[in-house]
Amino acid sequence: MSTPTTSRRGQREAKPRQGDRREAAILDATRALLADTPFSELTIGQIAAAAEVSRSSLYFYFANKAQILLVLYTEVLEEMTAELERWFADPARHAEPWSRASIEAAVTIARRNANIVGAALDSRGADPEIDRALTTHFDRAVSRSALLIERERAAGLAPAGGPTALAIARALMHMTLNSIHELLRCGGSASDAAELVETLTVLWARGVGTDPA
Amino acid sequence: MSTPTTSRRGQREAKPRQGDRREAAILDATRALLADTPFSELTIGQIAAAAEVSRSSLYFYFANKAQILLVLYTEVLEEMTAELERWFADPARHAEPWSRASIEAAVTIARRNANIVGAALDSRGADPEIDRALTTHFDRAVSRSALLIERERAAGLAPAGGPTALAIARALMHMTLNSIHELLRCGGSASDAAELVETLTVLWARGVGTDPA
DNA sequence: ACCTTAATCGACAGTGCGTCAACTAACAAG
DNA sequence: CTTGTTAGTTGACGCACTGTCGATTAAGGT
Repeated sequence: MSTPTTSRRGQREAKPRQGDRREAAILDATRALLADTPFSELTIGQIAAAAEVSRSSLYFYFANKAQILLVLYTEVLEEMTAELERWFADPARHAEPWSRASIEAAVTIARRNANIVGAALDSRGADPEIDRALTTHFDRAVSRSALLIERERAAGLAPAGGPTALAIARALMHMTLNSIHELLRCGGSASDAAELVETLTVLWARGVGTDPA
Repeated sequence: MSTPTTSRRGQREAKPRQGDRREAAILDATRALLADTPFSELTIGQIAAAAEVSRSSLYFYFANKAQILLVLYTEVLEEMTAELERWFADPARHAEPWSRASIEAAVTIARRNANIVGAALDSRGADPEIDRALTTHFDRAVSRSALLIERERAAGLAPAGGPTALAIARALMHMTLNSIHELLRCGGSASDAAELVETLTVLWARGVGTDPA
């Protein structure tokens, strides 16, 4: 059966034990390897070797390769979410142009963790767990945006007809996520990133209807 | 080494030989299996069994699993491209709303081949060949759209400032492709599809600037 | 009848995965 | 300090799947 049983990692919870060192070493080793090998071509054996543990030991900490990436990716996702929440919580920063600040934050964080984010996005189709993590955060971002759109509509700043705020937010978020994904895959330079932020900002504003240029 | 050598399929070209039957059988078997098993969980052995050939024989026709999907997916992509080219070649159909007809065609064809398209999109990260095929067609669609956008701008129907027509087309195409991808993954109903078409149509028009609502 | 090329298959070796049972290290309680 | 418990470690094992090779048979033309 290819169903991986849960690793014993679940049990290890409370105290900061010796094994935490190892866990961190495995994570670090993976990060390092990811710098010059695509995640899909990485084997458990390689990671274990790089972290200087036996392959079996690695299974003590992680049930499989995907779980490692999941932890790595979750960190990034949380950083991103924190940034967006901060932005969302501060009305003063909601000024025009519509959402440049948050888009810029997402692009910056994604670029800083390009290998991990790229790997996660690539594994999305192959690994349900990664996909669930991504979907969860994606959906949260969508609802947040939908809320803002509705606020704009209520204030008469955006037209209320047509598709629902949620549908618009969802589609525009797809645009955002996958434009970033492409940027990462092409090793996007800083200027490419800047151009993308500009484009996305304009398209969000137009899509929401705030910018009837 | 895991580098698959090219299958002997390359050699077989001109005449309609006996083996074409088998090739078709393999393709059909894959299509059938795809109806209730995700492609990633499908093995060469299963496909061979379903097509009633030995595993080794299958390798006579296809170098690996990905090549099978590639053929299947290429058919769909070509159907889609043909439809878009037809639309693009006929100026009479370029009427408002901006691109509903072409979006609708894409959604319809994707839905009709949901299993294949879904599988291909999911494999994108894992398989460079699939990715190249997709990217090629994606890029073509982007240039086509950019051309139309420039036409609108030249006619004064769309604002010329801001991001380039290409950048806009690219971002909106990401939105379109991945919204469709999500629709397929959730087994999107006909009404979901209709709502999506509506949303995308509006967002293309707003994004291009044709609809300054 | 013959020869070339298409097609088929069984057997093989390789790779990576996840599991297991046995072993050692840490460390608390008596 | 010895004894028991839990954390951590490992090599060896079996499994599933992959891709290749060489031998063998079927087609189809001349």
